[in-house]
Amino acid sequence: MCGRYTLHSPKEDVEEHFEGKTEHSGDLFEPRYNIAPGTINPVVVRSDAGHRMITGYRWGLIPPWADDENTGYNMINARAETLQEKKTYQKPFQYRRCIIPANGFFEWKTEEREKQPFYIRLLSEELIGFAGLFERWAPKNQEEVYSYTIITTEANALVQPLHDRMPVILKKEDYGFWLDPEQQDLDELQALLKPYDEISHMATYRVTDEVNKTKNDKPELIQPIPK
DNA sequence: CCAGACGTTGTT
DNA sequence: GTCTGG
DNA sequence: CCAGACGTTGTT
DNA sequence: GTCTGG
Repeated sequence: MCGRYTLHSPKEDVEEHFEGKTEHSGDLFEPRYNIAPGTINPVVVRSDAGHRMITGYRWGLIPPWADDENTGYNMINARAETLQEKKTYQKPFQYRRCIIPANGFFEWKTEEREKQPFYIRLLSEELIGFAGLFERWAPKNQEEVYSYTIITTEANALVQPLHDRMPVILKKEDYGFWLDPEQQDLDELQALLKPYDEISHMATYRVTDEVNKTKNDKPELIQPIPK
């Protein structure tokens, strides 16, 4: 799955890679080496005006019927295989698709009742975009909250030894298609939600257990350590 | 019709 | 809100 | 995802 | 054990 990731590239690099301008009040681009569910992070969406926009949403999709924001903690990931069956994700899949900028993500390998964190990124250290969905939650007398989930799929051969699921990493050439709200061919959209297949372009390695605690947030968290 | 669920992962 | 199950 | 809390009343 | 918070 994907329950922790990083985004440490400067704002300018993110805007260039995703071809969008940031429209958000507040610090979205402090370097982050330990992004956890429940926090506000950059997402790329199509604005009403039709151009790509980067804004800040909360990780963990809060469905419109939720009584409180905690419901979002159950929805930090959405399975690609069942998006069209799940009530919570049907409309978001049709109308509210987004891309989540990242530099890499963490997976915990469980072995002999021991959990070890690993980091996965591109060898080139380029930015990557996770396929995501978002939702608007606006209960009476409360301020509206926009939130997102990261779509997961089967692990590719590189990630498989660590974990059997991984986030969907979109190809750069598919960004426009995925974000286009006019695009209603669900099968064509579904076809994009495959395990990342350029495994020779990826690196994965063991990192420090310090990443377990979300209050730790520093470049050392993504440095390789000996096994 | 109304009531009740609505999610993923990992572990057992 | 919307779908499934009874 | 993992870590950490998990309760109430009354008093300061 | 289960929920909340980051």
